[in-house]
Amino acid sequence: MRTAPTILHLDMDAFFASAEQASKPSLRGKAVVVGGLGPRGVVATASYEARVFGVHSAMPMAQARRLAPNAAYLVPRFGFYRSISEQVMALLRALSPLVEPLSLDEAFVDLEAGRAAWDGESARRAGERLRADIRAVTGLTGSVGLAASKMLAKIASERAKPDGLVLIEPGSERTLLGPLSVRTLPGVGPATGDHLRRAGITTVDEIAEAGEDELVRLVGKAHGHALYAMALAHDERPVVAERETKSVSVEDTYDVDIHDRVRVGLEVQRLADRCVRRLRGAGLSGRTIVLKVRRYDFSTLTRSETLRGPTDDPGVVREAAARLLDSVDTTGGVRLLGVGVSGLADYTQEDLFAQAAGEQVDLLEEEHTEEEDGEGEQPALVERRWPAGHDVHHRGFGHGWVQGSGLGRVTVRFETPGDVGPGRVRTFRTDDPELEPAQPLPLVTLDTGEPADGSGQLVPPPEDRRPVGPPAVSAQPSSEPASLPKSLSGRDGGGATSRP
DNA sequence: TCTGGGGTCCTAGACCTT
DNA sequence: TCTGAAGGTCTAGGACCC
Repeated sequence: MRTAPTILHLDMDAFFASAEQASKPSLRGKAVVVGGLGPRGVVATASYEARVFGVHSAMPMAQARRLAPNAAYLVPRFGFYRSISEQVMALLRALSPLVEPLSLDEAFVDLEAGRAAWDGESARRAGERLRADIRAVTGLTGSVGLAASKMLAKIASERAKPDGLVLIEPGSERTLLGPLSVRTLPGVGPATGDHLRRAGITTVDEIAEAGEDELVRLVGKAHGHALYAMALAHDERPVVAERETKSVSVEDTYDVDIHDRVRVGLEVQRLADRCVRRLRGAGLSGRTIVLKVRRYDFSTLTRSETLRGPTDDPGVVREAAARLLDSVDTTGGVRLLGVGVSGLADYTQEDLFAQAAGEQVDLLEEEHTEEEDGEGEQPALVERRWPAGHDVHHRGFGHGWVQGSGLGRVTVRFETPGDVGPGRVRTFRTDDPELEPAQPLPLVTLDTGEPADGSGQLVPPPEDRRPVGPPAVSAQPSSEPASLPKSLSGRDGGGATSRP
């Protein structure tokens, strides 16, 4: 068992919303909500200013609008967030080869494996330096938790939020965990929390007191053993750098329930094609095809079929999905459809036989022009869409972002991440030939005044950059930035500026 | 006033094989 | 040959996470 607090958990603060605020000076210090803007959308991230009004993740967007009617509502730009995430993950990998990303904005790092830390003091130094580097490279803040296990490091980063660092000293774990709610423990959600509460268990201490047998009786074998161990602060899970994908799936929730059986069938075919595209993109194939249907009353059912061998043939997946759909009653309407593939392998049996299938796949690939998250679309083709928050460029006014659109008009605020104050606002016709979609600008610019590479892929090392995000809440330590991986130190490497 | 999308893991029953 | 136990696989659903 590890005794030094050398497992680090990084959690970026209100990541999507903070990235939007850093990108759009007029939103800094304002309530920002990122999520689906349709009638059935939910909140992905709310800025800390929006949380004051009670807005939080997973809340229906309609409810968020009632609580914070004056907040800025934006659709997520996953491509943009991914490019920032890659910069952050590169900083983590500079600390240790053992980095376990959990999502775009969260990861565990085993500092000991990278010899970046060996005791509390060195871990704290590494954590503070990492936070400073993240701020210098991305202009954003992240919170760091340090402890001797993953569970405690995650709890520590929660307590560090926002923009802080918390280290849990070895030996203090039980005292710290004891009075906390059972919901603090990973794997205890609303259902298990409720179940435990009905049994009179509301704190971590009460879990430990209940004993292992009682927990197994209450929540099942695997869950019971795990919960009991965690309540005693025992968590031996290692940081795992490489995780195999177990399944690939796509799903869509429709703004209005679909009643037409033919339309349901067509949607399932379309989802099957999208799923296969994903599968192929990852170089995978799979044996089990899963159809997911959420009905008008929110009841969800799944149907699956296991094939004799793995496939990545769109025709085979389509047919299986259609067969599965035959066994589902959709009268009353469906609000969500999904198609997934599991039982994955990195080869296909049909590869040996299916030359004919190749033609079908070629057709599919021709059809595929849009990116999954909607970025990179070709708006000129049919009707130009201007999603709220997306970047645009106007020949006369320069770079800006869409504040809103409708009734044939689009309102744009012209500003860039480096601007000090809010930019000016102009309204155009949606088909204005001078207005074009644009790539997001980097959040941090070179001291030369030139924006860094517009691709957002390659950024100079921290010593070459100045943060232009929200003002610092607390002074950063004066330590030198950590050395950076090659992927981050490009751009001639010599820009001769200093960090603040 | 409702409840996204993309995953992982666990449980339990049915069914099949040994 | 019949029967029951044990174990593996498939299927469906629930819970959880970010």
